[in-house]
Amino acid sequence: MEKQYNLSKNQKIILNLIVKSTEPLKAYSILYNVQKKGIKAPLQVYRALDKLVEIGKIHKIESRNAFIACQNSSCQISKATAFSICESCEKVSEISNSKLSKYLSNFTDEAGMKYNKYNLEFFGLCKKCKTS
Amino acid sequence: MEKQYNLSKNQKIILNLIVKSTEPLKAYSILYNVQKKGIKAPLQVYRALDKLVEIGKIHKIESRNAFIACQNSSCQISKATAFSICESCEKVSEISNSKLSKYLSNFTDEAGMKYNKYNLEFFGLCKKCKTS
DNA sequence: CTTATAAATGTTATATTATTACATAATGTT
DNA sequence: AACATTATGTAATAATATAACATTTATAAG
Ligand SMILES: [Zn+2]
Ligand SMILES: [Zn+2]
Ligand SMILES: [Zn+2]
Ligand SMILES: [Zn+2]
Repeated sequence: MEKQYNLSKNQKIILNLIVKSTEPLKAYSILYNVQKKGIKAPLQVYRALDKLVEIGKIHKIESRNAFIACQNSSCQISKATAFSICESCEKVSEISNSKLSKYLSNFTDEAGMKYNKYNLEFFGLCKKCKTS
Repeated sequence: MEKQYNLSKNQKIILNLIVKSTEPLKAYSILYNVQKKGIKAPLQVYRALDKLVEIGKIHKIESRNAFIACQNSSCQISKATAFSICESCEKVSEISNSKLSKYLSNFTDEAGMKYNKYNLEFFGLCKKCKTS
């Protein structure tokens, strides 16, 4: 586990929940699960999520409106994210592939424009779902 | 303009609106704009959007919950999409780059898994916003 | 240690996005 | 015509996310 010195109380609570989860968590599911810890309102959850996304501790899976812990220790600020999503069981993994990230970070479009950030979501069937 | 033979009334109305738009449209903005044409309920919009996405006429910009017309005539079924999004003015363009799409369509992860679908969103500043 | 500033919290209300459920109508196929 | 498939209409509700405002806690200077 990494240091969390600068995280606030709510941020720690919510990060811990997300880190422990084996699947992406949705905001209101998080809310439900931290109510016993005193977090009562959606906004408290969304604020913590915003901050955690900003510092790269978690990522938002846009196509699912859900959040997972960063599985890539080097991904301090989440400007370059790639995920594998199983369309059957909804398992999500973060892809850490340096060739891919280099390729995308250096990508220049037809107009010569470069980008400072990207998010890539791959969809398919995971091993389990493919063989069953 | 392409053929629309198989599109239903609502689907045509909504596709036409999206095609004419210079920016991605949100579902409730679409609803507001087609109420004069007799479409009254969110569900009518969402159903048309679902179908149009399914057949590749439009794409959903996941990070914006908005929809744009496919700008790539060869993109019949939208399994491989890439977009450029300006973080300042929110201008969105579809990227049609055969090298990029080949690279991503052939991508195999560490575990040897291949994917049948992907969505990529690049973020940055468009030309206009960079120089102003 | 006090003052200033920024960051985080608590709380209520509300806005925005999307789906469930059920009845009906239009379209395509045999 | 009979059947299956797709689309529509309508009402209600679920799920996701933000606005506004008052207060508290943490950090950084002076
Ligand atoms: Zn990461
Ligand atoms: Zn699976
Ligand atoms: Zn397209
Ligand atoms: Zn711009």
